[in-house]
Amino acid sequence: MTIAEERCNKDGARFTDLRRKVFEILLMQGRPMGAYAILEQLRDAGLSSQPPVAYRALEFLIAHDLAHKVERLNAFVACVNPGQTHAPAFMICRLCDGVAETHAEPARGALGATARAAGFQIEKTMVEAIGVCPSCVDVKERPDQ
Amino acid sequence: MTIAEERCNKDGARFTDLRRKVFEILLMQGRPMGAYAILEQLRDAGLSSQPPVAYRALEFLIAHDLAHKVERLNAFVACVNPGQTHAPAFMICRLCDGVAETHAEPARGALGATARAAGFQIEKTMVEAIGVCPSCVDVKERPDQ
DNA sequence: GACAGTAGCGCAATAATGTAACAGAAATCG
DNA sequence: CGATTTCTGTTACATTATTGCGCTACTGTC
Repeated sequence: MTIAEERCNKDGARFTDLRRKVFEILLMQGRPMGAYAILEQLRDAGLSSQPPVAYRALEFLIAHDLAHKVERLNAFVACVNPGQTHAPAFMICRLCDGVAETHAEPARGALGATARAAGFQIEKTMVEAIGVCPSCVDVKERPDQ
Repeated sequence: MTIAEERCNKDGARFTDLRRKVFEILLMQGRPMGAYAILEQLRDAGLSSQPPVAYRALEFLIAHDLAHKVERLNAFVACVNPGQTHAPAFMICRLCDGVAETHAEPARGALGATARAAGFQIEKTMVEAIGVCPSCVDVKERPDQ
């Protein structure tokens, strides 16, 4: 994995220790993490743990398509295939808050047509599906929203 | 508009003064509003203005498809055609934060297929497109995220 | 109408998430 | 090396959201 980031690094971006560390934390977790959970890990690693530290690193990772923000959870995940600019979509389990990343381009279909008709210039789309993941199908319900 | 809510009311839901007021505020504004902006309006109207008041009313409105949450903005909008259960999609202007609601069903296409293949049961989808609205096309840029 | 049960509201406190602003360190480039 | 930019550390604060509890008001049954 670290290999892929180095490669992405080559577009003039500085993949510093701090940013690498945050990326590693996200990879290690394999699940969405809140910014403050990341800060805890940074503290444990002896690094600075003030909020801006995490948010800046995350901003960088997101800008370089190494990570994504899951808006629904206010949380962050490592991207499954880093470096490639893409339109990610997420399937979010409302029972375990697990997330699976896939790909979707709603702007290509009806939404794109609507946007063009309205004169709206789409730059980026966010798709998040809420539901129940395979591991949770036979688990007790949770009230949800 | 108030007519439509009364009708939706008939599914056993109690459309109380408070909930009506919050809905009116959203309609009046015609734009996404933060919960605390709503609370200000409530205070001006002489009603209680503690956070839970707004969040509970919003939860109700959302549950009955009278309003939606725009996750990207952590804000709330009145639904354009209340009462009908649907899969809303939003086009969010990153310059003026204005929002246009439309309709999208990503679960019908590739995303649905992926979900089925993965055994993920989609219950609800969120689609939010970020871009520039017609009124802002010739306005100075803003750094965005 | 009396009663029990439930849903809604008021309120206090606090949790969780996210930013602004500024100073110092470190890389980059002439 | 010096100038410039980028990155980091830190303080302080802003914004968004929730928990818990007790009271009120409506609903339905007898």
